Amino acid sequence: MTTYNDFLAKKGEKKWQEKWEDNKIYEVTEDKDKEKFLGLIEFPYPSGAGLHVGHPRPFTAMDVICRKKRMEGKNVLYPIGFDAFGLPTENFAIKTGRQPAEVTKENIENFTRQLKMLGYSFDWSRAVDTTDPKYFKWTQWIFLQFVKHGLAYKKNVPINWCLSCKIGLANEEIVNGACERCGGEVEKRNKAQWMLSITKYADKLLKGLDDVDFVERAKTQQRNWIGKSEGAELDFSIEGHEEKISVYTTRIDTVFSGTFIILAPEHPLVKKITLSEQKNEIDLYIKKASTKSDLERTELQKEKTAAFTGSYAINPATGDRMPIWIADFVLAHYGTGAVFADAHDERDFELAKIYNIPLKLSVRPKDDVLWGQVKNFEVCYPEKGILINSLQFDGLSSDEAMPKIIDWLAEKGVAKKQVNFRLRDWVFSRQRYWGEPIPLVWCDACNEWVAVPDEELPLELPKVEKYEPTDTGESPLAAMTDWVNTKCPKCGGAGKRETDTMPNWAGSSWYWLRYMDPHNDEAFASKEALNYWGQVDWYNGGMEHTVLHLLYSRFWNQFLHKIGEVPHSEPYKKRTSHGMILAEGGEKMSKSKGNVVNPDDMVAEFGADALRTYIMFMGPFDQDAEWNTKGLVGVKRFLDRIWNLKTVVCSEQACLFNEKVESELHKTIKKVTEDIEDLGFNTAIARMMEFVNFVQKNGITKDQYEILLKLLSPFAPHMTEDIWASLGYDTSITLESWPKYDEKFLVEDTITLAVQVNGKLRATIEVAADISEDDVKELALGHENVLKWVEGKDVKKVIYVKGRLVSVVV
RNA sequence: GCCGUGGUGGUGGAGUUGGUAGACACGAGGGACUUAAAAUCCCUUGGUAGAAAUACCGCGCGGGUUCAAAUCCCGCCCGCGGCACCA
Repeated sequence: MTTYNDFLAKKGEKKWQEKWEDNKIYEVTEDKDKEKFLGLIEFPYPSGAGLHVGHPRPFTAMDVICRKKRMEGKNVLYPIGFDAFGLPTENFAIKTGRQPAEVTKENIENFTRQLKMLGYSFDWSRAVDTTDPKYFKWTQWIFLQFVKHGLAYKKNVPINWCLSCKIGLANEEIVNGACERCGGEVEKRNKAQWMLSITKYADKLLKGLDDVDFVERAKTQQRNWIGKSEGAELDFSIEGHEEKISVYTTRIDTVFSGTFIILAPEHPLVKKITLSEQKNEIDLYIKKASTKSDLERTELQKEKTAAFTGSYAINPATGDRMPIWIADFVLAHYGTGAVFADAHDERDFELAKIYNIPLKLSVRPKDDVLWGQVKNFEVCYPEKGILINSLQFDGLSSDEAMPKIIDWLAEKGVAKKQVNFRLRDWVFSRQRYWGEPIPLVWCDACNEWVAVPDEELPLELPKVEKYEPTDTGESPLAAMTDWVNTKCPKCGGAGKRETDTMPNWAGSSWYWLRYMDPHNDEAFASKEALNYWGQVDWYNGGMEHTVLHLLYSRFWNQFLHKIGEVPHSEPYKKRTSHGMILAEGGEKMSKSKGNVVNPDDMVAEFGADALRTYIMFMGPFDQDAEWNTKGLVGVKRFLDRIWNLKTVVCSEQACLFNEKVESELHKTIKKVTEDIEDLGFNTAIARMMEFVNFVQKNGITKDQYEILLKLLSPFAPHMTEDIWASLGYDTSITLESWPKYDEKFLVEDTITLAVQVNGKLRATIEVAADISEDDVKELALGHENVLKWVEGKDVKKVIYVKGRLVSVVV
């Protein structure tokens, strides 16, 4: 008799993987007779380090779901691919002088080997690679659609610049405000960059959330990120200048207390209105601000700093002169980059105290004690309240007053209602090599950016000698003059290619569409394929992607829908997310910490099935889980026991049918079926363990064993397949149908009830399931343990919660 | 700081339309088998007291609502994810 260990030692898992591949059982076509199911995971970035034990968590979970859906008769597409452009590969190339494309190819091969080792039911014939010109041809094509529809534009945007390395840095490459490689100083520099107008889709992206089944926190995060707010835009005239300062506010009820103005250091009017005697101070302040991140600038705890421009504005509500200051906590890209400042904002309040700027009040709290402190400027009162010092608006609540004040100021021609979004347009340029080239040519004669014609796509990356960005801030492509200098596709005159590349978000913003028809040369996918596969039925991914990637890809899909290229506005019907797998000790796994657990080692020691099942058993799927190899041992024992049951059911003295076992089995079918849908993999497995424990004492028949195997097969596909074959079947267990439970085995004859006296558990009683309320109460009150607590006291109330407990109050 | 999320035995966790806290697993202790070890199987295992029955305590901390709170409300503390050029 072969043991489970023999099976593993003889590479039994690999044998089945090869058989599945030969028989193409996971490859799918657009079968119109079957209901489709498209399960999506976030495709991995193929790093040089290979797969680590965190990757298999979402992959296995979706594999379990897809295997179950397949057994339920759906036409399941479970696709895989690689999101392979990106900084780490480029930095590796810079360090070693190797070509990023070559490194990427190796990494993808390694990832592919590892993923196949884990036995996922991917349709490998549809695998995509974002760095493949056949793929990014369409990334470029979609970008050109944005250009053609006026949703791409160039704008000066600050980039991080390392003064000593003389290259632009990603935010991640800045550690504590200094360059990660050399530790040198970093400053902000302006550079013209391609932008995508995602803000034009802000409302659509917000509304679309109402129609999809995303975990609630993902919706909340997206809504907060888009950050729609309704307020007013208000103009302030400047003494001695024609220009006006436009300010956005959601608290127009505080306009009567506005005593000063604060501009972002980058505000375009700063230079113009700064008086010469203030110039040095202002210039110094701007320089300092340019080295700080938004995070540092807006941190509430840090002491506020500011500088005075020397100019004054006029408050249109009160006529007061308002000194104009600059402060770095005001961000240029939010609202209008300017605020009116008053005593009802904590940051303004604090700043006014530091610089002795006069303050006024226009809102009072209802609480008199608090008002006493507010009145004396001891504390800031930023909440809404009742208006004071506000002319005809005195006595109104903030909410009543706001629309009235806007109307009043609008009549004066200085204010209007304004909807604002926190969402900003998307900086789409990178001064890097390893990304999709932006297929645009600048033509002096035409005086515009001209799109590379569709028939010339893909515009491939030229091979370069050096992958470092140039010290002018241009991408390495700028040094390739042969490549840069080209003909204008429109007029045929001299043109220069755009040398920036796309961010690595680009390839992942539409990849699920390519899975539907990955080899199409005529379109990113055929209409037939797009219509058949439609929306992604279930998309699972990391929490770290619930804002950016999810929003960007929804944006691309909505845009493609609007221009008639895809059938649905929303790409994903359902979105769930998983927690990270942390190293032992609760730290993040990383190469630098040397705490990475490699799945290769785990599969070699325990087998893919045990690894898969353990990863699903570790803990709640949507929460972080700490790796513990010892836990794998327990799961391996569980699989061993199931393997060994084979000898029991196949022996001469096979067990007789036992109604109790059958009842436990049907409870297990119900639990596993429901838990998989709710991502409760850990409890599904725990239930199967309970069942196996039960069976060890009470026996199991061959039919019952086969059902158990089917329930386990999504988690441990190799082992169950092998047992299935040895039971005499010559077709895959994958093609069997998912077990159904029968309600009649779920009903219990007797139930156990808890009896509480004054909220404390004092006894349990065994009663018939259909017992009447009166009988229950009588039984409960008659129980000796209950009598002990009730004797000599008044029974005030007896509560019976059906099927649960009896609560006696004395 | 802002947005989101979590905190339950020695450990991972189960249990949340309020209703028997600790399922399942790891670890630990004891036993069987073995010349021995490994593997396997059986028993015990939240804390304190007790031979036991049982009692008291116990879900980050402090309050509150309720016959009843891990679950609901208020106020804190701590961890994790995101914050727009990591993917």
